[in-house]
Amino acid sequence: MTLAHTILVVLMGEPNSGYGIRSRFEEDVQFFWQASHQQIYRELGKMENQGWISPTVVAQEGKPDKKVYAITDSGRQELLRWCTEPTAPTAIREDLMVRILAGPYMDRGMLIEEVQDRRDFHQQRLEDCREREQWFRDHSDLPLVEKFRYLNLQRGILFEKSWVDWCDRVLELLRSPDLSTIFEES
Amino acid sequence: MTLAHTILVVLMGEPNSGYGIRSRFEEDVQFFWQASHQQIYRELGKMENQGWISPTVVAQEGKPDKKVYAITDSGRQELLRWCTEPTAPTAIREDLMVRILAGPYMDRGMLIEEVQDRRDFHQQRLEDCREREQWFRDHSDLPLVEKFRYLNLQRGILFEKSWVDWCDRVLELLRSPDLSTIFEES
DNA sequence: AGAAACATGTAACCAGTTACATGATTAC
DNA sequence: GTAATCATGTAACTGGTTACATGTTTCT
Repeated sequence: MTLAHTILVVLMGEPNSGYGIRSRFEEDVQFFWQASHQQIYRELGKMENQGWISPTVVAQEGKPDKKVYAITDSGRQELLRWCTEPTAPTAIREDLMVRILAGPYMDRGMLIEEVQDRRDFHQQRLEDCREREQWFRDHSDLPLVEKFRYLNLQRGILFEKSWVDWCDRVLELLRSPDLSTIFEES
Repeated sequence: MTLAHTILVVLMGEPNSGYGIRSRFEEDVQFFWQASHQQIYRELGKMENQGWISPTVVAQEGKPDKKVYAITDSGRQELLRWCTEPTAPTAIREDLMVRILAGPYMDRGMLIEEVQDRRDFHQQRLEDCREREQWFRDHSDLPLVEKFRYLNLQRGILFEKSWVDWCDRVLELLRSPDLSTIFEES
């Protein structure tokens, strides 16, 4: 039930609407958790039933009404409880790796193109991360909350970097006849 | 439907039973795809209905009968078709990262312990990977199928390494007062 | 005597995805 | 006018997890 707890963490900062929470997910949560608005609204309903959050309908000018949720004491308690539980590493399920396993039976050129596309994708994300990193570095003496966000960004950077590195290595191999350079040192 | 296609790739090598496929998943597929036996048996049923695989019941001495599945022409065609589709990066959903975001509101010592445990876990996996890497290096001139497996192992190594690196960095920060060393160079 | 490996399945549940559905305001 | 942003929801489907269920052989 980590989606619920991710939402609780967001609401620890300040009360927010489903739409607002969604936006926060797109900002800094994006690297390690994502959820569609449908999922968030459904989860918010469940969490309200549990008593972890309580809604207030806020009328707005020029905008539709919004339902702003605030974390309750019960919600805070639940988050605390969840934080004492050990986390388990998430199982990886990666299509591209299955594609690699299928490599011996497939067209080499097609595979190279696929890996190249992925390399570009992760390179782009890496650059985006680095830009955000610069923002953090420009604002020293940030509040604690921001420092922890920075740690997440660091995870994102290392993650994207490891993808780019792997793609580069694989591309070199795939382009060599019979993958002959496979055991050369990196 | 990548589970089905992962199974198809396994069956490209040789016909296999549900149990055998499960074992293959535990060996080299484990780094990027995993499935319980329940899931595999269910999927095999669906795939048989689709005509991608065909079963033969094999009686064995001292062991229960097994249902050995072989890939059909239709299955081979489907795998080929799937391989022309572009892959999309898998969304990351990582509990530990949510825990980090909750960091500002939680006990520091608890968080350090959690990260330390994860560091140990990934370090262990990294060492396992490196052992298997050595096996590949000791057997040069491997068949193509093995060379592609090696590429997957490389992904696993870079993946685990990036986890260990990140944990190390985070631990150093968490142990410094107010995360003061946060912007020091890595 | 008990655990591990071999072997296959059903049923219920939970979480994530996709499609459908509506409607105002603001910026280009 | 058209897209983007703000704002909230329902319904059906798919895929993954957990629990239940059975039975043999081999190794310690």
